[in-house]
Amino acid sequence: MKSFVVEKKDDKTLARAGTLETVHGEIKTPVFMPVGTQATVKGMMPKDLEEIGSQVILGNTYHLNLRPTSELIADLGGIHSFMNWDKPILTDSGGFQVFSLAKLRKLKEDGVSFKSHLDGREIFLGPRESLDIQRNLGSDIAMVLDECPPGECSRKECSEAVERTLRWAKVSRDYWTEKGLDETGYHLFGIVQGGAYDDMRKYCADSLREMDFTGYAIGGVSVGEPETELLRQVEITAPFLPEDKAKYTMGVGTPTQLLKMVGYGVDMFDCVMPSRAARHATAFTKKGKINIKNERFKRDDSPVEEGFDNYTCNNFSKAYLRHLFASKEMLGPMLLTLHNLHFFLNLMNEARSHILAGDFQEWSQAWCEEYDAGN
RNA sequence: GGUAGGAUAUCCAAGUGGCUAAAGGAUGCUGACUGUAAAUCAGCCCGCUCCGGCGUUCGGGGGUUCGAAUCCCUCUCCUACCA
Repeated sequence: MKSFVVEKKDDKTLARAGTLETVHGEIKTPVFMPVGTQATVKGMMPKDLEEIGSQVILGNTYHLNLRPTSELIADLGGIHSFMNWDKPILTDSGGFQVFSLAKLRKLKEDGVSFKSHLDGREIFLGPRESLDIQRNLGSDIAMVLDECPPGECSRKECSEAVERTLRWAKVSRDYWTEKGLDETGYHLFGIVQGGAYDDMRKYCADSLREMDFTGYAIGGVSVGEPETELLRQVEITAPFLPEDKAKYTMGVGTPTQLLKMVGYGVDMFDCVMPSRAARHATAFTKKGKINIKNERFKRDDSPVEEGFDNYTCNNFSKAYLRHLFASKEMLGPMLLTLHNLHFFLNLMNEARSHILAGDFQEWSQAWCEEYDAGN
């Protein structure tokens, strides 16, 4: 049984429409996955996530193991029932925290030791530990522990990160089999590192392919490099990955970046941008992003996006949202998170429709032009 | 009528001779946010500005001093207590 099926390939670009099968249901790609680090997509109720069309959400190994711990979640029946989300969940391995919590961790041969950002206690996370945690959680798609180096790292540093990532990938892959998890429907994705060094990206991708993962991620992007470089790295890396497996760019991006990456053949994306930006009063629209707190919206009785079918746009004006943010009312971030996530989810749905209809390239170019014109 | 305290920028509020266009908040305006240590962070917020500065401020008026938001006199208004 194939876990990932490419339904249609675009003629003019590398875009594809596909289906990824998981234990908790199918995921239609291209797909945007809202980030729910601590077993909650901040400000969103699961029923709202469903209503706006979320097919799969993220959780995080590092955070959930610190609190409430993966053992507790396992005892309570797993993350799906714990957080009342019965669709697929992808968990990150803690690899990104190697980058984002660089000041609090020590890299070792067989893993990373973190000084907990909550209470300072030492926590060791190796590839096996990370997988144990992700299995305790009951994640549908587990990610291998990787080392995500910063954007401006030297060739030597980058090479070390790639080698370590590959060692850990091998340990993870073997452990997966050892645990009897092949052919269970649960996924284990490998992660390509290599920074700005194309040959290392290729070497890393080739090595991972030999290990035979059920999906492949492009990691180590949006870690300080300029946007053009980010896109270039994804563009050159995606073709190194097997065509019959899901391709996932981790942690990006903006609406236009998403469309470009779909054109490079990437199927899956996650990013905190729509949810975080929403909490900080930024709303995404077809004509670019806007700051809902701007004075120009004071008397604006139109919705964030005219004709957009979601609870926020169907019922509330920009003037009201502006008031909520000005008053620091929690409903503001909630309503805007719902809209922004819907915007990103909908964008990927539209991309899928246009791939299936055969006019993806024309449509996505026009879409980006309209969006960029407003920024 | 008496006594005491007070009046600082849009608001609250520090400052009691030069380092003060004046701390700190708040409000207001603007910007950032990319596998979430982020409901966070940054800038501007007296006027003008070619952003390097220039000009006018600390209830009103007068004075002391090289120099005053800061000291003295006086007036106005607030607050508390006493008659």
